[in-house]
Parts: sequence; C-alpha cells; structure tokens
Amino acid sequence: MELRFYNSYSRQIEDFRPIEPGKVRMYHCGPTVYQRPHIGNYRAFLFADLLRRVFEAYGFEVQQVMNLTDVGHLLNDADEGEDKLEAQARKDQVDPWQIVETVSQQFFADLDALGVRPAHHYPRASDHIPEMVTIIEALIEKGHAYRVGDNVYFDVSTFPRYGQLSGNKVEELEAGARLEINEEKRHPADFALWKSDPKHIMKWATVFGEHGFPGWHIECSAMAEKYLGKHFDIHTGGEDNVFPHHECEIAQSEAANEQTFVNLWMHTRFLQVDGGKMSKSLGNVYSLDDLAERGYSAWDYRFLVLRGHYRTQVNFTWEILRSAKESRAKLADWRSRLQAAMRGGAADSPASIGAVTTARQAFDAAIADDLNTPEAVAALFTLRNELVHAGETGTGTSEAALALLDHADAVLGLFEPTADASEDPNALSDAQVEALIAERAEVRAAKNWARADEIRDALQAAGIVLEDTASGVHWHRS
RNA sequence: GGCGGCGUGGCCAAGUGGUAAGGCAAGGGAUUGCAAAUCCCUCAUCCCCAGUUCGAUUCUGGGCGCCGCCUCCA
Repeated sequence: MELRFYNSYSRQIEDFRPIEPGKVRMYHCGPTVYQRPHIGNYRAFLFADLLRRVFEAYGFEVQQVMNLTDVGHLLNDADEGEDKLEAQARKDQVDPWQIVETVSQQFFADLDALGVRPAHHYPRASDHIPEMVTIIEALIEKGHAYRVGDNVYFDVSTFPRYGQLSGNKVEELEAGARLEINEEKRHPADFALWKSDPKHIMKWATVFGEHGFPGWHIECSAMAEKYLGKHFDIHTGGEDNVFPHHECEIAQSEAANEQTFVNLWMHTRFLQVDGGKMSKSLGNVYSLDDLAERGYSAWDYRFLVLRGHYRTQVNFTWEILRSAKESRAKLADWRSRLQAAMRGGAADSPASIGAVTTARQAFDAAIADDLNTPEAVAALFTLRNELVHAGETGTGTSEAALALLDHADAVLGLFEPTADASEDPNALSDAQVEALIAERAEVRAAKNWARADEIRDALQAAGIVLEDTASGVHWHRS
C-alpha cells in the first residue's frame, strides 16, 4: 500500500517514504492547557489519531509525541503582554500549576472519550527548560541568535529559508507587520527565543538571567528533538500553526542542527461552526460535554470530522452532527446484521464475495490518497447497498464484510466500544431470543396483542432488534 | 495591505476532460394488529460569463459570493 500525503512544505502530494523503513516518527502540536479544549481543537487531535491508526493498520511501527504547553507564552511576539496561563490563573484566583493539572486531566479524559489512541509521550514544556536552553545557546554560538539584556532573539536574516513553509516573505512581514515595534530586535520578523520578566510567576533561572521564560516556539523544537531526534518524519498541527509557529520551529531546529528537521508537514483546516469561525462571543464554542448534553457521543463527533477531508473546512451545526449520528448508527446496525448472518449458515454468492473485495480495495485506495476519509466511508456504504440489494446473507460473505468493517474501524475509529454482552448476567442467549420470538409468533396468531407487545418490549430492552419482514422475523443484537 | 482555500441536490460530502459516489433529510410504496425496524422507488447537470476542446462540473481568464491565516488560537 503506497501512502500519499499532501506536504504543506512542498505544497504537493508526495509518496510517503519513512526515514527508517517500516517506522514512522510523528510530532503533533498539542493543546495549551489553560482551558479545556473545545471541539475545534479536537479536530486536529483526531487527525493525529487518524495518522496513527492508518500507519498501524498498514504495518508501520509508530512513535508518536504530542506536547502539552503548560508555560503560557506571551500574548504576542512583540513582547509585553500577559502569559495566558497566568491570566487564567489570576481570573480563577488559583495557582497556574493547578490549572495545568485540571485541564490536562480533562484533556486526557476527552481523548479517551473520542477513542484516540494514546501517544507514546505527552511531554510538558515546563519539564524541558534545559533542553530549550541548550538549543538557544547553540543558536547564539552559531550566530543565528543574539542577546539583548536578558532576552534572546532569533536572527531571521541568518536563515534564508525563513518563510518557505508559510509562503511569507521576510520583507513583506516587515512591511505588513502589525506587530508593535520592538526596539530590541534587529529586524521586526525576528522572534523571541527567551524572555525575561521578574513579574512572571512561571519563570526559571538560567544562563540568560534569573527571571526568564521560553519564547513561544522553542518548546516544540526542544521536545521534538528529545523524543524523536533531530530529523523525523511528520509534524502536524492546525492551519494556524503554519505561521509563525512552525515556520519558527524550522528556523530554530535547522539552524541549530544544520540538517533537515521534518520531512512531512501536515496541517488541518479549522472547524467552522454555523458557517463561520467559532468564538466565545457567539456562544458557539462547544466542549464534548455540550454534545453529550444533547445526546451525542464523542464518537458521533469523531464521525462528523471523518466525513470531511482534513484539508477542507468542515462545518459544525447540530443538524450536521445529527446526520453523522444517524449515519454512524446505520453502519453499526449493518455490522450487527452481518454478525447475525455470519451465524446463519446460508450459502454465499460469488458475486457478493467479489463485491467485498472491491470495496476493500476502494477503501484502502481512498485512505492511501491523502487520507480521503469521506470516500473511504462511502465505500463501506456502497458495499452495504450492494449486499442488501442482492439479499446476500451468506456466511462467508458476511464474515468478509465484517473483516472489512473491522479494518475500517481500526483505521477510522467508527464503533464505540461497548461492554461485553457475554458478561452481562441479564443478557439473553440466542436460544432464549429464538424462544421468545417463537412465542411471540404464537400469541400474535392468537391475537394476544398484550403478550406479543410484552415480548417485543422485553426483547427491545435486552438490545434485540426485530425485523418483521415478509420472509419472516429476523433479529440481531443492537 | 500580504498569503491561502472554497462555491456540487433541502443539509453534509467525494469525484472525473466524455454527461455526477456516498450519508442525512424528504416524498411515495411494500410489510404490519398498532408501532418500530426493514425493503423498494423518487429526488442535481455541478455560482455566473468568456475562452481552450469534438466534448468541461472537472483546464484557462474574468466576475460575484463565502471562509480562513497573517494577532493567543487546532
């Protein structure tokens, strides 16, 4: 399976070539843990999970790192400004580190609810100050950075490729700079590597001074290098990270290490809400709890995200979420029917088995083509339609289709794990279900509607779905 | 001001130079004691204009509209 991905850096779709055969090392820009991430944030994290799942499904060994930014940075690169975490802390009248703990726990709980496979490392910026200082010192040593008092800036003029990722030109950054003029910098586009301010709560004593804290890009360079090396395969983030964050990371890491930092840069477009940007003032910044309150599982949201390509803006409305929920439920229902059919022992038709093979190829081709998840999902429904139209209930075909659904589930994350029914003492055995259905048929024939409905309700309560078709009663577990 | 994306049926969303996947919703029908579930059927010519072409939704140019990034933000 030849995977192809769009590389933000080259602006082209490229064949994926891992640095080490069979292995992939990825870094994902994670959340700033100053308030609970909203569903928009999770689009980017679900994308990281999709990559993880795709690589694992196609046999790669994955090393995945996602940082937690717990050292809020300045509000902007022009300097003065308040640390985001400290601002939140003052508002809540708590210690900033307490916010970090609380939000981090919410974050991990949300990831779990979304079915995200845990990354191998979730490093925190505050635990990697020495690593950051090492890089900054190297940059100064090599003439890529300069000190002004207790502050350190990256000298953009020493890195000709600056602007390559984002398409910005240094001259235009200067011209169109909305940044306030910082007299300390040699060039307006220079960015801070290290800042000092005695008033900060979250600060560290280093060679640069007693009251310092890192600039807002250096943490990722430091942590990526520590866990993945100076050169690794993939780095992801939201579209907003392209500039300045990732642009600056490239400059820092490549200037310091004198080698390519990352082979493949991938960015997700923003999630829209009601056709526009989500914002607190519009009251459309939702958390997973807001979805749950309206009866939607995190998995429904996950499916909504999957139904749009990661490089297009996906819109979120309650109607769209409902659509995603219904669609996903249909897939789950189909899976249950296939499980019942697999036990049925009916003969297979060769044409149907061929349809499963075709569907699997279509699914894989869609995924391999820059993660075309909408098309991959469509391939599943196409197969469903074909098998249903053909009235196919063959054991082998059902088994093959189920194998495809398992594969799709591994890649996309479609089905919410449910408690194992076999461990439920109240669960009905197949024989019990069959017996109840038989009794219902008898009492219906005798027009004993009360008892018939009682059985129907009991079966429904036990998670049994009945289908009263012309060819008899079929059933499967929901 | 700089950079970028998008405009496909009521909603969402793939896609290809040769007349448009899939999902949701909707309408009709079958089945049914009622219901649910299920099954069948119906439902677009792809923003507008011009050009290239035998032929464009798909290529080029222009227009209109929408959205995003450039500033904390996934």
